[in-house]
Amino acid sequence: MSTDKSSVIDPVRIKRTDEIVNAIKETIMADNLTPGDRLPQEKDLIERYSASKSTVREALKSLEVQGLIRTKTGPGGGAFIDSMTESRAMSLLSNYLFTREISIKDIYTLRKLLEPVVAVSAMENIDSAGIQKLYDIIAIYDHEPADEDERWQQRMAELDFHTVVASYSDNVLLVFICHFLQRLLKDLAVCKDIYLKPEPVDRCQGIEYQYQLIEALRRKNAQKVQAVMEAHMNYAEHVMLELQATLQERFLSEER
Amino acid sequence: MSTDKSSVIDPVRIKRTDEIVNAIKETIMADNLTPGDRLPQEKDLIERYSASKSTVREALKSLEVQGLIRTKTGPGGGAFIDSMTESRAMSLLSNYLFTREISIKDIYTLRKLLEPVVAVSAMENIDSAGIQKLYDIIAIYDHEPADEDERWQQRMAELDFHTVVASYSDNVLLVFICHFLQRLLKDLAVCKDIYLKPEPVDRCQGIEYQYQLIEALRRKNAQKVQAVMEAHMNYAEHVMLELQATLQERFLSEER
DNA sequence: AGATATTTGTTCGTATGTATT
DNA sequence: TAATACATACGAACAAATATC
Repeated sequence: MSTDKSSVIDPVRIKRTDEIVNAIKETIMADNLTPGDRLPQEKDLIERYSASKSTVREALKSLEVQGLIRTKTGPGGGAFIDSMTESRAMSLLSNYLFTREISIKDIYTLRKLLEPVVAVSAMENIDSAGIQKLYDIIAIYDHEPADEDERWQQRMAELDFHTVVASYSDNVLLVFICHFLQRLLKDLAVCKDIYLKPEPVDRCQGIEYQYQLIEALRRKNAQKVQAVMEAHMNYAEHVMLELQATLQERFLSEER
Repeated sequence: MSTDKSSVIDPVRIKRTDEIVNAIKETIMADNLTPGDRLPQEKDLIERYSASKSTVREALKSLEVQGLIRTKTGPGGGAFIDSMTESRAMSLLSNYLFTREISIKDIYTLRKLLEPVVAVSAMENIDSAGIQKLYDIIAIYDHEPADEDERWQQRMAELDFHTVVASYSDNVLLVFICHFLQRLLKDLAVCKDIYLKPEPVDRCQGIEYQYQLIEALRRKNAQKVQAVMEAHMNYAEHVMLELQATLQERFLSEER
């Protein structure tokens, strides 16, 4: 039993960098560090973990990418505990979904369930400033677009409408998921094709739903909020799938 | 108009490392690299971006943490395109929620909506092997636990039951979210306290729901699957909130 | 406003570890 | 076993950013 250098199991060789990452994470937990608190500076970390500058820096880079710290140069600088932005979290999650196939149907399966609920939840917190924001957004797309670029801006603003609504909910999880679904619709290649086509759709219908929704939000009528959003989502899904089918058909006929 | 060195706006100073990260990301997109494909090796990247070894390595570390590449040493080694595991994606997302407050109520608001739907979606794909897996999991907690450790294992297995069910759905997004919610319930400190207390709850009730669910899955009875899961989730939420309240009460009385 | 001190960011050369042949 | 090809780790020197005086 003298071979205690490498364990009998020894499944994975842990790299020095990752050791340091884990060690730092543990001290963050142990010392209960919160955003704004400072980590020891590079040279101290080098000493504490008796590692080289590069290794420590790679470890810090790892923590930075994970959204746990950010660094500042200059006197009083160093690594500070950070709390990840929603935007960064969504980017990282996008990397996971990047290699996987996501359909419009999948997204709307979720939106149909969640948007009505998040809207009701938002109703309890939204104020007149929030209501005004919604009107301002609608103003972006309450008229025919002059060109392709404005058409695009209008499609994005239509999604922003829901982003603002959701942001008033205090269910962090629910808000994050709704925002992420909205972002997916902005980013997905399939959707981009759809948005750019001059749609044969009655654009006013969507706006009508949104006016109704605002009214229901103002009156704190939960049933109405829920019902309007459900109808709105069903309609939006229908439009998207319809347009997608049209595009596919056109694509196939060009193939021949 | 000769000052084209720094833009008029020049909002953020982009670090060399991040430049390289972005450049590599772009080549991944442009060359349409897929998991398994190799990136140029370190020394080539050093040459291409005329950066130092450390800087390139920090860039690669960033990409690794983002789940986009993994590296291998030895001949034929280097950086390979990777596709992030679900587990890694959930870890990264946990970092986002780490600093935010998540309640059991928030989680169950989502589970009540999503678990019934994911179960119906899974119903279409689950096979007899899957059904067997579910029975095997129930066997872990269909009896009184002998000790604290077994009690804990049983609580985890109860969540695994739903993880397996969800895994048969082909809606990647929906699956991910359900799995994430299940993982949150495993990790949340509040929940850990709850699971460890010898529960005054009728444990058999949950198992009964699960047997009913399996039966409905086998018979491809969508309405039943949906209904049973809804009832199950409502019951689970009720139990959790009840136990949480009990714990809080006990905590408060100890304060005095 | 400018000089200075402090701290991270980048470079380079070298040495070590690891997997393939 | 040895040679090879690659990542991993080290450390000293220098550059850039920034707070303070």
